[in-house]
Order: sequence, then C-alpha cells, then structure tokens
Amino acid sequence: MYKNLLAYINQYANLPLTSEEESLIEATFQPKKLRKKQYFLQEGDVCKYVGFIVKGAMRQYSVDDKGVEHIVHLYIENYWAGDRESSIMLTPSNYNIDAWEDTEMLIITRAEMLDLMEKIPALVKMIRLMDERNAIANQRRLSSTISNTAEKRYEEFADNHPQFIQRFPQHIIASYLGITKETLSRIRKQAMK
Amino acid sequence: MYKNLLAYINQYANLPLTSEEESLIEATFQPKKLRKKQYFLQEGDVCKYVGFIVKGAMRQYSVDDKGVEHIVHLYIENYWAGDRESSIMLTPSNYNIDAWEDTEMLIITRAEMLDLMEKIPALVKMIRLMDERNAIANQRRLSSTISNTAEKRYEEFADNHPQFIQRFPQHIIASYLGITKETLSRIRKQAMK
DNA sequence: CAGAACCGTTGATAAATGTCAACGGTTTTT
DNA sequence: AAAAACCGTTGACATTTATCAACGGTTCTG
Repeated sequence: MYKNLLAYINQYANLPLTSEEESLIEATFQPKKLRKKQYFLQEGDVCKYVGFIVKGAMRQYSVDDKGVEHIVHLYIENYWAGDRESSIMLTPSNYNIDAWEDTEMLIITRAEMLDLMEKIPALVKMIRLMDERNAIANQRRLSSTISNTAEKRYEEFADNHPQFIQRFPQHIIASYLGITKETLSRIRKQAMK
Repeated sequence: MYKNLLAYINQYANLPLTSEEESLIEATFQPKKLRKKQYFLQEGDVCKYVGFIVKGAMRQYSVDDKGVEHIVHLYIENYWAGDRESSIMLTPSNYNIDAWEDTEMLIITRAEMLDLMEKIPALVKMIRLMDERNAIANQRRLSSTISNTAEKRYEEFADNHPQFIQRFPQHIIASYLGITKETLSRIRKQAMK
C-alpha cells in the first residue's frame, strides 16, 4: 500500500529515506478507499485532506448555475488530489472531487504534512519540486487554453496525456478541455481524415 | 531602490531580515533599467534572470504562426517577471517579456537565488508562500477561462485587477483574456447599458 | 509642427462552438 | 433477463467570437 508513495518520494526528492522516516510516513498517512462516484470533497466543504492516489482515477470539477460540470483536473495513480486554496485558506471549496473508478488513496491533513516536513527533509525537497513542476504544467495549460483552437488543444492533450484518454470517457475529456462533448466528437471525426 | 524589495520580503515572510541579510540581498540583486518596448526576455533565449519590478509595467506573451501575440502575464510594481520553465529546465523560452512602460527591476539568476535561499531563511519562506499564492491564482484563472464566457471573464478580471485595467490598453487586456480587441470592445459596450 | 504609430470603435461577414433533440449500442444495475 | 443509465454520434439550428476593413481621435516621435 505505501510502496508507491515511498517510491514516489524517493524518486522526486532523490534523497533516500531512512527507515525511521519511512515508518513515520506510514504512521501518518491514512489509507482511504473510495467506491466509484464517491466524493472525496464536496463543494462548500473545507478541503481537509490531500490524498496520494495509489490506485484508481478521480476528477475535480465545479458546477455552474445551469448545473453543468466543468472539469478542472483529472487524476490517476501517483497524482495528488485536493483543493489547495481551500486547504490553505480554510475557505469552503468551489469544487467537487470524486472517484471515477474505485480508488485507493493515502490521505494526510495539511497540519500533519507541515509537521512531517519539519522532520523529513526529503519531503520539503519533494514539495518544492512538485510545486515547480506544477507551476510549469499550469503555465503550459493556461497558455494552450488562451492561444490554441479546440482542435489543437485536444491534439496536444492527447499527445501529452495518452493515459487520460484511455481512462476517461470523451465527454469528460471534452469538459476538461473546455468544450462540449459534441464539439469534441466532431473534432475527432474531422481529424481522422 | 531596494526598499520595495526588502519590504516585500519582510511582508511575505513575516520574518524580519537582519541587516547582514539585507546587505547580502542588496549585494546580489542587480538593478536593471528597461525603456518602454525593450526586451527582458526574447523567444528562443534561455531565461537567465528573474526580476522584481520596482517601478514600471511589463508583459509576457507568445507569438503564434500568424504573428498574433498571446499575452499570458501582465506585471506591475511588486511582481516578479520571468519564465520559470526556461529558467529551471534551461530550455529556450517560448515567450517574450518586454517593458510596456519604462521599468526598473532588480534581477537575480536562479543560481544566485538558490544560494541566497541557503543563507536567508526568510527567502525560503517567502518563496514557499509565493508558490502557494501563485498556484491558487493560476487555478482560479484556469477555472475561469474554462468555465466562463468572455463577458464574465472580463468582469471578474476588472473586479480583481483594477490596477491592470488602468495601466494597460484594452487590446492588451483582450489578449490576456484570450479574446480579440473587437470582441472586448463590444462586450464593454454591451455591459454599459 | 507634421507625419507616423497607436488605440478604440463599428459594420459586414465568416468561422467556431454551443444547444437541443434524437438514435443505437454498450455497460451497469436490479 | 429486463430495465436503466451511460456513451458517442449526428442533424438542425442558434449563439458567440473571429476576421477584415475602415474611421477618427489621440499620442508619440523626429
């Protein structure tokens, strides 16, 4: 269960964990299982936990006035799910996060994470690297969303994230790209030629 | 010249700097003046410096196949300008950054910054907070771009960033929002009623 | 001061994307 | 096994946004 998480930390931080550190991590992160469609976070709640996905697939989305879902993040194994703004500011989240497949996570509160970071240097390094990587990915996505047509955005996405294309149905991908499922269907038909 | 930067660090980190630390900062950051339209970074170059803006206004943008500029960031006093991806990965940047007004900056290389961070704990704290704040802002912007109509995006932007509305002309704001200047003009006309 | 560049606006038209309704084929649930 | 939910596709049509061209007013620059 904890194998993936420990491997993830080791890989990211490149600062081997001692066995004491490993034990501490195993003692702090709690296992959490979600059945398909179960919520990890509901709009209006404060996001208490961030979770590392050991197995499964999840999505994060807002719901607008008309009841339409707008997917902002997709997660699979080795991703971290959570709403950072809500966690940090302790404000009610605007997002829902739920399981798209049956999912196993390892969850931790922000306070626990801050505590662990004081005791385990590798975690600090990991977080810093994750932040950087995240900032870069966000920049790219934003740039693509502003500058490219729907067709090009889909192409780029499919090239860079084939795992998501396989795991999630098209209407989910469409929402993630900010277009309707009908438009995506037509774009794909067009591109096939 | 360094007053704004030191105040910024103090405010963010909330960890008063010693006078030795202040001296070290002043010795490391270099002043740089840019005249209006001058480049701080050009597409194809590796982004060597990140710069704190003491006075002035800047923009960051890519240029597409048709020669159209897509503005991804606007900066004014107390903002940091740079392309993180290029700085970290040492890859050629896809972006240009230039001065929209005559600008005074304090610039520093990534290596120098990492070095300073080892010596000045307040800087580490500041960077962490900036990263968080940045991640939150990016999340919001992305969410807004995906979920909202152009009209609502403009409204939100004008509400949250009145300083930018005053400092930059409409066609720049339009590009930042991912729409054309004509569309923005019509949206504003519409909204006035 | 004169010419050039810049800026916001408008109109006419085209292109991209959304909306709504319907369908058939799957998968899931009971 | 039957019913229900889900999924991708298609057609007809509406809406949003882009494109292109032109204009008058401003600001910059030599």
